[in-house]
Order: sequence, then structure tokens, then C-alpha cells
Amino acid sequence: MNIVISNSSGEPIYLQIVNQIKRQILQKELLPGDHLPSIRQLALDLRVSVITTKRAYEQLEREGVIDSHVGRGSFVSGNNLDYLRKQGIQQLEDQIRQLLKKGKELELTIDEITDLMHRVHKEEQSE
Amino acid sequence: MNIVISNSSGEPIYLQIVNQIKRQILQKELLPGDHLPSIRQLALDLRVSVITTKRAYEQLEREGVIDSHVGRGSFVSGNNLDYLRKQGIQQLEDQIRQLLKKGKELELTIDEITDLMHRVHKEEQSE
Amino acid sequence: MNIVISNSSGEPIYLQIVNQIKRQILQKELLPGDHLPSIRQLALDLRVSVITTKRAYEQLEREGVIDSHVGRGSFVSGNNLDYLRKQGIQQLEDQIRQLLKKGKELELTIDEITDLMHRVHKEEQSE
Amino acid sequence: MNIVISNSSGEPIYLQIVNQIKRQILQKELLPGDHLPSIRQLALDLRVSVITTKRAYEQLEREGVIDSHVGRGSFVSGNNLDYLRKQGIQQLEDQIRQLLKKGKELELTIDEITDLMHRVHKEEQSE
DNA sequence: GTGGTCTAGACCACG
DNA sequence: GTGGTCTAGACCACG
Repeated sequence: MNIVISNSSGEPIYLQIVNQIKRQILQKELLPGDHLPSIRQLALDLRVSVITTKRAYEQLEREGVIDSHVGRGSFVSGNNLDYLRKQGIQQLEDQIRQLLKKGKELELTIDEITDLMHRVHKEEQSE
Repeated sequence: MNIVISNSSGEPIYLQIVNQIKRQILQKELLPGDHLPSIRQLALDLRVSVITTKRAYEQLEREGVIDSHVGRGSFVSGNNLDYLRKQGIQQLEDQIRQLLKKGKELELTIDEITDLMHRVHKEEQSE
Repeated sequence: MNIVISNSSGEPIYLQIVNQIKRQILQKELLPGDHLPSIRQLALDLRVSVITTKRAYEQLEREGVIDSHVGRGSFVSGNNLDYLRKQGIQQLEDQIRQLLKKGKELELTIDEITDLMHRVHKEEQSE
Repeated sequence: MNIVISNSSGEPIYLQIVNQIKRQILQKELLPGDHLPSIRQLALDLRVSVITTKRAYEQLEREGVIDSHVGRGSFVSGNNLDYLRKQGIQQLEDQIRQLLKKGKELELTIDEITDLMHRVHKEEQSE
């Protein structure tokens, strides 16, 4: 499993782990039934406290994205793609609402915001 | 001055104050030279700790958006519109970058994101 | 607030806290808006680690039963009686299902189980 | 021998084995003297660790429900029906006590609990 | 003071 | 080995 931790991003470490695992499930790099590294092993790999990896796995289990069993470890649970996708779209819409609100405050029209978005998109691609 | 505090938004109270004052300056509801309520008065009005209003005013002063003078109070400082506008655009671009990143994770194209944005925009208007 | 911790019950301490707070809300000993003791204070009172009280409050917040705000503390959130009652009935029905299953294994009829329940009930009352 | 393991029930695997064997003895599907599969064979059948089946048999032996002899295997021991039945009744009474406690918290009377039990019983039967 | 995050370390039941 | 619970202790932003 490929997880990268940033100490400077401001995003809590446990959430970085949660989100990156969700992302990998969403992109089918992790499949239902796949065995995840143990919280101890992952902690060693990421050079992070066991408690932090545990917290991440707890969150994922609470959302039904993984199943953990004492003595056996943690596994990607069956078919969460729908759930994760819906959750993702929801978050996207929330971001859009914030964006539109911010744009309105700056007295930008929807077209100006769209233009800005396309300009930023082109910049990102050319990097 | 018209400030509304939300306890459920998750946004720190002092930042809610900061941002709403900035917004009002940007929208010319507050003009250069305008006298702001004292931190004590504002704390009373908003039913919030004085520490909180103090923190908000400190932040605004640090950004040069208001001037505080012992014994006289705080005032909107001269011509911050450019600064606030640039800051707003910057924040908007950051939001857009996050949006594009999230969209990419969900395997949405830039056109699909644009469509979604327009759809959300129409919903917001019709409310 | 009146919470009693048992070290011998087998029920995790944080769950004992969670359940006793839920019980008190259900029985209107705690009302919406009531200020709960801080996690540190409660930890001192119960002679338990801060992490344990924190964990209890996290669980309660996740279920929407309380609201916690940095710097301000934790409060019973508005009208959870319905939620808690429904949850309680659900748990009761699950217990009943287990009971009936167990009774069936022992080849008891529903009437025999009912009798046993009334007998136990009388014993409990006379204690 | 017919044992079904559930990964989702939360009940430890070794206890699932213990309880299902007890049940089968109670219901005379397993009789005194019957030869049980070896821990290795059972582990293979259930796709479970040998440690787990070993733990289950140890528990059963400790309770005197089976006898294990090195080189010969494990056998249902003579006349445990009384013991298992008493144990079952005991457990049933404990469940009833919990039920009554829960019901009390929800401010249900003994009659309301009895009604609910009969209702659940009818649902179960009609399935 | 208050909760949020993080760390190091321990013991337990389970597999 | 594996996750579940618990402890003592730290630093941070917020009020």
C-alpha cells in the first residue's frame, strides 16, 4: 500500500491515512477482501504512532469501508464503491457551494468563476 | 454592524468575525474610517468571550484592515479593497485547486465538474 | 453528573460512561443545552485517564448526542430523546431475539420463557 | 458435524465453535461417545486457525463436555445434558435480567416488555 | 480552561 | 501476530 504523509499540510495524519485509503479503494488499487497492513506495521512504515494508524482504521471501520478482526487483521469490506462515490460527490458539491459563495462575495459572475476554473485547470495540467 | 455567529459550522468564532468584517468592507457596508464597536461591546452583542473578539480584531489589525488606538477604539483603515480583493481571489483559486483534485479522484472530467457547478448554481438561485 | 465505574463488569470504561450519559438524557436528568463536565474534570472525578473520557465524549458526539467545542466544552445537544429511545428499543428487540433463540435451544415454549421472565422480575423487585 | 462460522457476528470464532457443539449435544445431534473431528481437520473444514479449534476443544474439555485422548482424538463425554441444560437456564436468566434492566431504562412496564416479546416471537415464526 | 491531535508504552483476548 | 482498551504525558488552536 502506498501512503504518503505530509507534516506540513495541516490535515491531521489520521485523516490523511483515511482519505488516501478511500482514494485507493475508489480507484480500485485496493479491492474488496484485500488484506490491509496491520496497524503496527503501517505505523512502522509511516513512522507514525500506532495510535494514529489505529485511529485511521477505526474511522474507516466506522464508515463500513474496512472490517477489522482481532487476531486476523483488517480487510477492505465488500462493495463500498457506491458509498465512497456518493460521499465524494457530496463533498464536491459542498466545495462548489463554498466556491460560489466566495465568488459572489467578490462580485464574480458564474461565467467568470468558470473561466477562472478552466485557467487554473490548464495551469495544473502544464505543470 | 451585523454579525451572525454559528456554533455548528466548525469555523472558529474569531474567524467568523474576521471574515464577516472583511466581507462587509469588500461590499462597502463598512467604509474607511468607520468606527467599529469595542471588543467588549461586540463580545456582549455576540454573547462571546472578550478573548474571542480581541483575537478577531488583532487578526484584522495584523492584516492592516483596521487600526486600533488605545482609548479611541478601532476603525476601518484606508483603502483595503485591493488587498481584500486579491486575498479573496487567492482563496478562490485555492478552493478551485482542491475542487479539481477532488474531481480527479472521482474520475470526473473538467466538463463534468463545470456542469455540476452550473447545476448547483441554478439550485442555489431558485432557493 | 452521577457516573459510577465498575472495573469488574467487563464492559469497557468508555462505554460505561457513554451508556450512563445516554441513560441520564433518556431519563431527563440531563437536558438539552446542559453543560457536561470537561473531559479532564470527569477523568479526575472518575479516576480514569483523560483519553478514556475523551473517547466516551467522541462516541457521544459521533452519535449526535452531545456537541463539543474547543475552548468551550461539551453540551447535551437538542432533542435526542427520539434517537435514544429508538436506539434503545432496537437494542431491546435484539436482546429479545437472542433470548428467544436461547429458549428454543433449551426447548422452552414462549409461555415458559414468559413465566421465567415474570419470576425473575419478582425476584428483582423483592431485592 | 455441522458448524457455521460468521465473521460479522462479533462473537469470537472459538466461542462460536464451543456454543454450536454444546447446542448439538443439547439437541442430541451429538451423543455421548461420538467421535469429534480432530482439531486439524476441523480447522481445515472451517478455514480457521488450528489455534482457534484447539482453544474451542480446550474450553469444552475444561467444562467436561468432551474428553480428549492423545492419539485417539476427542469424544463427547457421558451425560452432560443436565450440566448443559442448567448452564443454559442460567444464561437465559442473565439475559432476562439484562432485558429487564434495559426495559426499565426505557420506562417500559413488565407487561409492555412481555407484549414486545410476543410480537417479536410472532415475527420470527412467520419468517 | 477546553477539546483535538499525537506519542510511547502496557496488558488483554483472540487466532 | 492482531486489534481493543487503557494509561501518562505533551503541544496546539481556540475562548
